Parts: sequence; structure tokens; C-alpha cells
Amino acid sequence: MQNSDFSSHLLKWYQYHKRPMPWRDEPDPYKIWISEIMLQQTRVDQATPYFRNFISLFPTVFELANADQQQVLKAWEGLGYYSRARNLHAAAKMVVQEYDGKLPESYTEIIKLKGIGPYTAAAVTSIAFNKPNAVVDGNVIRVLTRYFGIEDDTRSTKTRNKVQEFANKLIDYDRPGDFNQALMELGSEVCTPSNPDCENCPIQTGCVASKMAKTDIIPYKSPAKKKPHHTIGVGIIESKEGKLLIALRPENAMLGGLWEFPGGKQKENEPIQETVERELKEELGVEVKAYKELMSLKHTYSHFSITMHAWFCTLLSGTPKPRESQEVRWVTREELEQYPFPKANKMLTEKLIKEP
DNA sequence: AATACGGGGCG
DNA sequence: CGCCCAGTATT
Repeated sequence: MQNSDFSSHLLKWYQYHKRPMPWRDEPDPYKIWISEIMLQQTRVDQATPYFRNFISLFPTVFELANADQQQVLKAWEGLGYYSRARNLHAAAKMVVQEYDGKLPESYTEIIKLKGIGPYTAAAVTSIAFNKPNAVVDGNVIRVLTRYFGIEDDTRSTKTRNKVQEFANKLIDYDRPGDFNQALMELGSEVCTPSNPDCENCPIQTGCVASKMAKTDIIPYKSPAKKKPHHTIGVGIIESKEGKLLIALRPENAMLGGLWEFPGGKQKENEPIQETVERELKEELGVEVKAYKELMSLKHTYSHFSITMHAWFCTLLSGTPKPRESQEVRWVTREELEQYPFPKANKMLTEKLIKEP
């Protein structure tokens, strides 16, 4: 099968099977950019409502550049990998200041922007500017390792580079954006991780894995190491006026720029109430008494999991200081909705608002 | 080359 | 409950 056959079969299939997406068939490079950042490690269905809301709040790079970081993070709340939002915001300021509000059109320029790596640089320049740069994402890795019968560990950089070389050779120079999107669409709709639909695949005739019945062992991925589990205690301090204390996480930490109820890890053989009281002393410099549990919950982050116990606390002495956070603030239950919280803390705020 | 970095959906 | 997802930045 020639490259031109690969491309023509793929593009023909794409013409009939491409899913409508709110950023598709839009000539606006800004929207392509936003969509590609949101789609990093994120499914189309999950990103779509966020994309619509984000564009309505920040229709162009100028509104985004002029926005407060808190507004941007609120629009990202629940989507995860929050450094994407912080980097996107910083990059938008850069585009306005250094590029007159216009996204650079070359791979080597655009990849200098924060949050834009090899994948996104290729995606945006090919889709928005018709540049022949091949994308390599999880879908492309799966499709091409199967197609060419590459059995190497897809976790390694070497394998990823090998796939990139194949993609570079295959890319359609007339329609690079469609080619890239078609290959990814094929990966998510036909060449799926389990039970691929080879019978309806436009490039089945040339596919090694399909021919050799190896779609179940390609792509090969070395086992992931398992995530550690921690037990966390957090405190909800309520003032006499009924306000609750929340803290702003450090800028470059995990969940940076989001708010939370302060707390931390339980020590060996430590009662959970003591955990809460000790952590609030360390983080805020105050003496508190944890007197009643609000709720407990389990949550999984990217690289560890937690059981969180949230306790109502009485402030015994001291004034809360932001020792391990950027800022602390007293807010009403209603005001909680205005602040960006990560998922586990969002569970707490929702319960606090629903059941005061 | 290895690790940190969210959250949701699916078998 | 483990795996996967339109990856990037940092070390």
C-alpha cells in the first residue's frame, strides 16, 4: 500500500465518519488552540462543554489575556491538569504582547509558547495553518504501531520517535490537518484499545496487527507502577458570622491556584481528629478543635489516591495565616461557588451549600 | 529517561 | 479496580 493510498483511504473514511465538534470547520486558530490544550489527555466528550463555556467567556485571545487567573481557573474547574490553564493564560498574554494577538504559524515558533509541546504544535499548525506537521498522540501511537506491527514498549521515548518518523512519512501534504484529525478519529472510533473494528477500517489491508491477529498485543505497554494511597484530614473552620476558611494553593504546586480546605496527611497511628488539628496548626498557625465529621470520601489523582476526612473545627486561639498557601480567606457558603476548587474539595463545598 | 500532573469513562 | 485518554514540563 502506497502512502497516497493510505492517505486517500483514510481521508475518504474521515469524510463520512468525522464527528461534529464545536471547533471543527472553524477557521479561527484561537479556537483550535484552546481545543487542543483541552484535549491533552482528555476525551472529546469531556472537553466539549468546557470548550463552549470557555469560548463564551473568552471569545478571543485578548479577553483571555486580560482575564484574571482566577476566572480562567474557574472555567477550568473539574477538567484537571490545571497547569494547562495557567500555561494557556500565560501564553495568551505572550501572544498579545509579542505577536500582536496572532498565533505564530510555524512549528518552531509556536512550540515556544507555554503549554505547547510537540503534539500541540503539530496539531495547531496543521489544522489552523495547513502546515505538514504530523501529530503523534495516544491514538496515532495505537494505529501506527498496529499498522506497522511495532511491538516495542510504547512507554519508551524511542518507540514514540519511531512512530513520529512513520507519521512524518505518511502525512498528506495537501490536507495535513484533515490527515492528522482522521488518524486520531480512526484511533478513537475504529482502532480502539480493545475490540478494534478491523472489518470497518479503511486501512485494514495494509495493517500488520490485523493480518497477524495481534491487535490484542499491539500496542505493548509496560506495566504502570501502582499509585500510593494516603489518608487525609482537612478542617472546616466556621466563624461566628458563619463564614468558612479556605486557602489558596501555591502557584506552582499540584492544583496550583485552586482553593481548598486546609489539611494534610495522617501520620501512623494518629487519630484523624488529631491529624486535622495538627495540620491546621502547621498550615495556619492556629489552635482548633475538630468536633464533628462533615463527610469522608475517596478520590484518585494522577499519581496517588486518598481517603479524605473533613471535620468541622472550632477556632480556639490564633488568627489563620497563609503559612503554606498564597492566601487564606473567610467566605460565606454561597460565595464558595465563585472560587475554583479541585474535585475532592468540590465534593465538600457542594455538601456544605446543600446542607448548611 | 523518568516522574509529576486530574478527572472521567469503560470493561 | 485498572487502563486509557487529541501530552507537557521538569528533573
